[in-house]
Amino acid sequence: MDLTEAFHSLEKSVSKKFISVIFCSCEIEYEGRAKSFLGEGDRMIIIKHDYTVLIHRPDGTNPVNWMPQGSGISVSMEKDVLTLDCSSLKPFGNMKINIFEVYSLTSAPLVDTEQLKLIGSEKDMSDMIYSNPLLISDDFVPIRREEQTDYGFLDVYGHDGNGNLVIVECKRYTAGLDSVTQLRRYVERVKKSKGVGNVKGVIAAPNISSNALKMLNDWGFEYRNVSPPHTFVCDSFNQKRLKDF
Amino acid sequence: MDLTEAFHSLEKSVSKKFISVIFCSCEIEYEGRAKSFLGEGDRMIIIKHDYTVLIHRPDGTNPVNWMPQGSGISVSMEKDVLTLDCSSLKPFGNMKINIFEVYSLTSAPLVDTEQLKLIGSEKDMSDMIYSNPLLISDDFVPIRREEQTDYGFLDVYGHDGNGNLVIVECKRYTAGLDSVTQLRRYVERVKKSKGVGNVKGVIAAPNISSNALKMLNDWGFEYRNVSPPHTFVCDSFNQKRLKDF
DNA sequence: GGGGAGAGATGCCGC
DNA sequence: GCGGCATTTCTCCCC
Repeated sequence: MDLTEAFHSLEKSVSKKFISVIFCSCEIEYEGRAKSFLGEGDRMIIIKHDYTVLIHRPDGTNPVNWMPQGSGISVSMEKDVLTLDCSSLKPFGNMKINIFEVYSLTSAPLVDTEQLKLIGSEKDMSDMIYSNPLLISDDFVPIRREEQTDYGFLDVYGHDGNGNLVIVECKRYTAGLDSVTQLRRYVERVKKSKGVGNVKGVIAAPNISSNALKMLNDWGFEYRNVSPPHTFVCDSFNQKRLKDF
Repeated sequence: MDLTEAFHSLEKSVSKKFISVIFCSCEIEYEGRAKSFLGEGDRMIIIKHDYTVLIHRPDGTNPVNWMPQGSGISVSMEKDVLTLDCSSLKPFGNMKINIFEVYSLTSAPLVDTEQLKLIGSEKDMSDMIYSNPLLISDDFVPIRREEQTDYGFLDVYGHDGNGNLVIVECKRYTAGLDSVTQLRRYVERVKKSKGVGNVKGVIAAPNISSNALKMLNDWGFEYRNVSPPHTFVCDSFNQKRLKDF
């Protein structure tokens, strides 16, 4: 595709706030939170309605370079190079794309007003535990969810039959060392702010790493095998149960 | 664009491992680590050489739905609906895209062999500190970088003029509560494994949150204002200096 | 706007 | 493969 033609089409589609996709050969410089350079190669450049810019390679999930929404975009042409200059203020950064050859340019005004419905987040998991306290223990009584403190944010907290405070930290995936240190910080914070010594800590997750379990035991905390709702259940407990039928 | 024509073009370009971009109206179901549904609207579907699938809305940085590389993709058509079925094993999941109208379909074999050069990562930061120990203190002597332990991974560690061990945790962005708890875990681990009491902890970052600074002080750790190399420096210290000229 | 934490996070590296 | 952790993470939510 002729570069001058691409230049004019691109100017038009960017000003019209169309979404544009350019298959091209280009090189990319970025400077902002870090600094990067990518030499010449074939890539796909996406310019969205809100001036988000994404540059994708032929492989891989993530863009190799990008600029956040609201970026200032200017298109220019000099000799045999079509240049896209992108800049953003928060976070501060600049990206310059030098395009040497355009294979194709597609643009269109897309309309999408639907909202994504999603089930199985950590929030859904803490809701489930709040409604089914037996998942934690026979005598667990939830009091609050999502409590904010200076030292952190508690997923679920309540008490047991012996009057101990119980803090539950949910993870939708395998709990690691960071999950245990997080729980520990919450337990200490509650001990300090409420002025009580008997505070129990519980990790609720579908899995826990061996090091994290060791650390959990060192700190006298407990682990409960709980999976996020409405996802596939593959833990050994349920597999065992299935075999029983 | 005619749906049947799109169906045949897509089958061909997927089998040829071309990269394909479809502007279309579609709905999307996903089930795997979570479960989601997105009703009919205009989107851009990207199928990459390695069978990565990305679905982008007209706005925003991130795809609304996606499948990782190596996904199994099958294209089918029934009545007036073109369907893309995608499945992956690790992580396990399925995604189904029902396409009702195709506005455009572009595909091409892109070639990209260049490697991204990037400066300013946390690794670059710990390298910088290792080479310039004055950034930590007058008497800091680095011994090792990137040391692996059961309880975590130390960025830089060394000792000071008084024989105290010093552990430095680098952050390329604002250090928060998690950074301080991470540092604390490392310090405790080193105290235990080396059997020594005098271990200092230092956070090196361009910024630290107020709560994190409070917690840092409570634990007797220290903060050093250090920015990752080759990035823009905008901290108040430098702004003050500039005013002095 | 700052701060804290999740995400269907992804990707990298080391054991 | 698991585990620990950074990421130009991004995004959401609350204060």
